Amino acid sequence: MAKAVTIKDIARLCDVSIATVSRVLNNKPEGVGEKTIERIRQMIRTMDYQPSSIARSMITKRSHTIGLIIPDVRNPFFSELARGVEDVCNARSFGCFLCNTDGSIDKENEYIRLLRGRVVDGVLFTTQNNVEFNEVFFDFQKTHYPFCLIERYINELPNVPGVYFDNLKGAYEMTKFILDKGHRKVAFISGPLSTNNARLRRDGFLQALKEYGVEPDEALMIEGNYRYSGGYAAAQKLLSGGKSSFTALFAANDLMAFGAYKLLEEQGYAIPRDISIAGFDNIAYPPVLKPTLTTIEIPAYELGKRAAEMLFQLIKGEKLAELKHVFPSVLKDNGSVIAI
Amino acid sequence: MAKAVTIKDIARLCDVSIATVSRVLNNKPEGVGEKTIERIRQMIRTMDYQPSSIARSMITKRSHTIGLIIPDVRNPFFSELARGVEDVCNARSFGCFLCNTDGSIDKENEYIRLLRGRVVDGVLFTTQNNVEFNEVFFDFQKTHYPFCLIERYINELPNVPGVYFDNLKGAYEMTKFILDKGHRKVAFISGPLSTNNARLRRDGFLQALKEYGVEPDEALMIEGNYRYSGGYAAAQKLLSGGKSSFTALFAANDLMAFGAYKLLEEQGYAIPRDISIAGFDNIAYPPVLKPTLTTIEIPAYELGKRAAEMLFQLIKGEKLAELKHVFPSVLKDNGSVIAI
DNA sequence: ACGTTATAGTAAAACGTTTACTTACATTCT
DNA sequence: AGAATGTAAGTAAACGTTTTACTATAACGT
Repeated sequence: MAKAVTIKDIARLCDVSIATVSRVLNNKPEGVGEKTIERIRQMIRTMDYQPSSIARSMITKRSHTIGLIIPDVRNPFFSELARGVEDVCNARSFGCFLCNTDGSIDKENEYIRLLRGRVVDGVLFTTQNNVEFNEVFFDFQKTHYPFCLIERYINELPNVPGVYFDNLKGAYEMTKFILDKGHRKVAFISGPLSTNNARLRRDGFLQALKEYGVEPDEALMIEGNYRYSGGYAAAQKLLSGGKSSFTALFAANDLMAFGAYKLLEEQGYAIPRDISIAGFDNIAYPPVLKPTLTTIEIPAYELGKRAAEMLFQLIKGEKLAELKHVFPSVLKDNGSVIAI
Repeated sequence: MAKAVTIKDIARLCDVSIATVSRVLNNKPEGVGEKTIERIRQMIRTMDYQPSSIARSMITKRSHTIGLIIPDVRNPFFSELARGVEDVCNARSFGCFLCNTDGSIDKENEYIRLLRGRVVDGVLFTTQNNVEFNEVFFDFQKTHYPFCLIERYINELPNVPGVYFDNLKGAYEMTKFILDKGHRKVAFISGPLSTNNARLRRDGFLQALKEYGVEPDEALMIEGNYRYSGGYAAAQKLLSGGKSSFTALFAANDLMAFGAYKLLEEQGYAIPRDISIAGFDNIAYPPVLKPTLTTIEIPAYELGKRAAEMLFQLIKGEKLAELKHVFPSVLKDNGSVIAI
């Protein structure tokens, strides 16, 4: 590494003090002559001088950096979200630390230690379904450290900034969509009901049924695990009585819908002619299914973007117009649900 | 933000100089008494003191941070790779800046400016196919700034550290696999031949044909674009003569294979009974196809991991055992290629 | 000519560490 | 006893900025 050029070099070469250089660097040219400004600007360019943000952070206590804590970038939802966050950072010349926790509180805390030592200006937290409550949030709130949650429900701490997706309404809309097509025997594969969003999706399903005067059938409601294999197994269970007793199936996420899709086809059912199928998430897979899956789109990119924007407001010390933002659902009709 | 506790506070509270505290912090206890060490350690714990890595960087010129420059995390290949990189960073308590360039040289340079000001210890570069040559690499090499390439071919700069995947061998193996099943009429949809890896994959294909004494048929070789739609269109073209003149189809990536798969099924061909299909990349989609795609697996996670490890060697000033590492292919037989 | 004011700049402290150099004291050797 | 050595610490400079308080000069009104 060649020795970098510093503000001192520029000052010396321009025959001014470093304070003067600092002023033009920070665009506070009150008290600096026009020609001096130009001379310094020129020198900065020719020397290709880049101020050390480390030194700058030292004194300003700001690093122009945020942390993004997610379970795993490999999950399409989180990579989409991460991209939203990163785009906002980039637009503001902020750096973004990527932190994968695999949902472990220990890793989360380890990262927070790391980030805190690095004087990161703020932190964004997501989670995969529920995790136990992490008490650092108390600390953060108490010390007014800027942070924002993304689809992370903390019952212990109601008044913290966050960005959410309307799981209940999404499931409600999809169920209505299915019922509107004339279906009355609708099977439902939920997520693990220990998680907040799985409960919300189930509640949306039930709410629509109720509105249409359809009695929920316990035999048609199965708790799944949000995984492909879980959907496959759940569908197997649903068919166990022999002939299918339902005309439509709504899985609380796409992965499970795919699993169910696969099993039903294997068992000789044509989708959607014999059975309609709906999912949730809109994972962006190539359209290999025929028909492709009718599903609820989660605006992951928008969630990330919005959360980052809120975080930047907090960092700037601004008051948030709304503490929590909830994004609406978008139903994607891709043809796997048809009228009965 | 409450005022953070500094090394001075610890020193004052323990009634020693900050130098002594610094020494126990850095585990250089030569010349510090046992009881003093313990006393300081205890105080650090009770005060929950975290040294400022900013201040530390200031003097050590090391930030314990690297940059990862990729086109887009949303691409599964890159998110897989990013996770590999991040895991290595995490194990070494390094932070990792995520930078999405969308393949734009301008964005790439912008990020490099940002990272340089942040005194990042090293940088990792990937690319989506080819991009123009970025002259910062000259600079980096000249100044011995630690960096490592990932599947990025720079003809202008042959002797730079890098990690690659053996595209040629992968395509070669797959072609052999197909030929071994008895196929002699094999269609090939290549990537855009302006890119290095597309050429390598095509060369692998041709090499295997030659070895088996099969004359390449120009009519069965189509240049695609690595996209789903490109595969669909290419398959259309291949069928344009009416009845298919090939018994197997090898697409240079999975996305195009999916596209071709879809069109062929639409046209009434059964896969693999009528036509065998092979892909390349092994994108981790849920197994919605029947059969799932026989393909070549690219160890993206491993690429990232290895590249990060090489970068850390460079950062530590070690000599690399091998300047470039090439990962071998793994053929995944998922049943979409059968014996004729 | 003199005080006032605006302009253009300087000097120096501060941020929180690391580290080369120094010092105080105790122990051991001759 | 005096010198040499070892141990346990302290001192202060340095890293590259920002920022506050201050100074020198010139222009201006009266």
